[in-house]
Amino acid sequence: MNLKQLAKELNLSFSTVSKALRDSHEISIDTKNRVLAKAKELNYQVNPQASSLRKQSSKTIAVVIPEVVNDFFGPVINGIESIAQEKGYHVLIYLTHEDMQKEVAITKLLQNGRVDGIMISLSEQTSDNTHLVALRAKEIPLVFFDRIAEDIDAPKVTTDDYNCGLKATEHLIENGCKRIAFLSIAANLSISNKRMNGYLDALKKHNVKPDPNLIIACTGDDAKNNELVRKLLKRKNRPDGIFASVEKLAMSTYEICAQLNFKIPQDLKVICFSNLQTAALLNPSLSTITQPAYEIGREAASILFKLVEKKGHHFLQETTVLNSTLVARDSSRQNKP
Amino acid sequence: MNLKQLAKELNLSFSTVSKALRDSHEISIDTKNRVLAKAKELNYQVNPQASSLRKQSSKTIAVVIPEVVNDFFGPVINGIESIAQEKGYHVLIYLTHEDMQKEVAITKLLQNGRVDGIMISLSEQTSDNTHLVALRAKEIPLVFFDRIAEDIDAPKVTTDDYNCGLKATEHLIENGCKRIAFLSIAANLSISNKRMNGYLDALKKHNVKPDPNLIIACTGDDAKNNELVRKLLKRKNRPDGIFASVEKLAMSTYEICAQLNFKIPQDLKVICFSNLQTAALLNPSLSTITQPAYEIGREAASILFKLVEKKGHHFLQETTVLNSTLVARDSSRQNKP
DNA sequence: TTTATTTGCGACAACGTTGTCGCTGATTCC
DNA sequence: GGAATCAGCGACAACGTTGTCGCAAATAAA
Repeated sequence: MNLKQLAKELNLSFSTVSKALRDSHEISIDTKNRVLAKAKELNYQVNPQASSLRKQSSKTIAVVIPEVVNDFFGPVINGIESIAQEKGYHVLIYLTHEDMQKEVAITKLLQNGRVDGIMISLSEQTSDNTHLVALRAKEIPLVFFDRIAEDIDAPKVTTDDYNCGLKATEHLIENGCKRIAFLSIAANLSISNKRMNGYLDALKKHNVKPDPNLIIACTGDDAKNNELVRKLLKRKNRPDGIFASVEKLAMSTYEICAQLNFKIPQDLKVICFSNLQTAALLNPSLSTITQPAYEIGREAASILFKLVEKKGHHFLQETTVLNSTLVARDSSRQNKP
Repeated sequence: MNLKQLAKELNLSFSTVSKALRDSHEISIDTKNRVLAKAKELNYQVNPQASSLRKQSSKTIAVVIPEVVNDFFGPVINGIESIAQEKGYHVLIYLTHEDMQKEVAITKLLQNGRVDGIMISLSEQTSDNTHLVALRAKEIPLVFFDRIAEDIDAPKVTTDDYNCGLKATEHLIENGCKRIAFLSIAANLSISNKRMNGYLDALKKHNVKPDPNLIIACTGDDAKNNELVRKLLKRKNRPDGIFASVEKLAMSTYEICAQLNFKIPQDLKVICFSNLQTAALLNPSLSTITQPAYEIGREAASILFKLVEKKGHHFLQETTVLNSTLVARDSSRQNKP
């Protein structure tokens, strides 16, 4: 069922039908009603490829993220989807699996007009920005969120990572920790650095001399991370607090503690950036800094659609910062009942 | 940059260039190499809309699921995406949020050729199949997974729900439970019924008379579910075991137990269908029946692509059954250390 | 040499839309 | 009453591809 067939049924030219369907002022109300009725009867729907080709817009956006099995990116997608559905847009999902090569391949794929806009959160391994520069050069609306590329000229949505890094560290200090380790991830990610800077400044503020040996550079490899944490906890001068910059590192910590028979929080206090829905149900319940994931998705999508709809607008460079919240639970409390 | 411009650069007709790019035998090797070199140099990429329009295939599939923040659907998406990436397909995500009206709207949207195939897992509230019948009638390749529509003539990928319902119930019986409640979800979902049948048959097998009062019909509303569970546990003749047909009902149970100060597993043993990654870290660790989510995604996607690629093939009706695994943890163990 | 056959390329017509333009017949204006 | 305006519709040319067909020139077969 296409325009031509529909027009034949109605004894109208197909351009008239097309205009009637799009409520053009050139068409009389009677004709419009006839057309709409027939279209409904025959269940006519416009062909999206033809329409996209003609209008040079696909009504589709792409979301490029490292992972989908994740209590952060999941709600972000929900937020994005809620806005996209409102606006009648379709959402393509691309997963990098924290692999820069995949990210490069995907950004290349997206340069040909398949989508009207792109939202991206970088992979851990993304150390080089040339693919992002190339993408940006294509003038396709582009928004970064959470794991942003600071030096690319595009809108960004983040959270107050520095501040939360500071708060989390102070929280551990206030709960009696003297030697706090920071489990960092991917030195090239801005969020990791900001969180670490918060950590360092909190130490400074409380006159604790930062110990480089307590800053552990973790990787994308869970097994290796487990080893790093194990070694850390087996040192004679081991830490009494751990601030994990991402959730999975806290999970590693829980696992290793179970193996080594260390009690959290008695032997080791733990806090981490995490949106884990079950944080309160863990054993012990996990203290977290929780990011407003859903809102990040909505905010980033809103900005993207502004760019898409008013093409040529240059309110780029903007960075939107949303606030995360520290939720203290048992894993970091000094006096566990 | 399009074919015409590329052709002009090369002093060739654009049809020659097009054929060269698709490695047609009509074109000499020299010309092909020239064209490919120039295309690379100018970073030419085919316009997907034009190509789709002409070829009547979009290289895109749709995944329609209830939720994305979910340790089951997340890995399913990973599985789907891994196959799609292999095959060079793009993946559109649509969320129903367990709302039948959204499901209807989405299936309507997908009837216009935007996608070459559809994978769908039904919403809890889907009680009427007419939208699925309509979709099926459009001859768009369609595969159901997990939450399937049994009476629609299309391939389905499920797990051994009946058998696992049986095993889970027996597991509770073997661990000393005398009064086992079943928390069901959405009576219209086949998975819920199968799991319940397994439960009922396990009781029969062990000569336990099923008590209709112990079968709780839960809903999509978490607050209401909590109330149902609370009432259940406050009965004088309360159950000593709970078999939750889906994860969130187990979470409700944990919450209510904490509120009522019931100890799991001493006062109440719990097992549930769940793919929760943190199941082992919960307090107490949660016994689960874990579905092979990633494999379900891969299997369903593989079948879909077979349908897409050999259009007209009729190996429909097939139902693929993958096996879930029961992982016994502390929440259901009789003798907790 | 003449007639087939192949090789390599270009012209062209779709695919299904959208939007501009032009053309009627009717209405309004002076 | 004639000129200008306007409402309502149709023809048509894009949008960028793909694949069929035709047509030369080059090669092979007779």
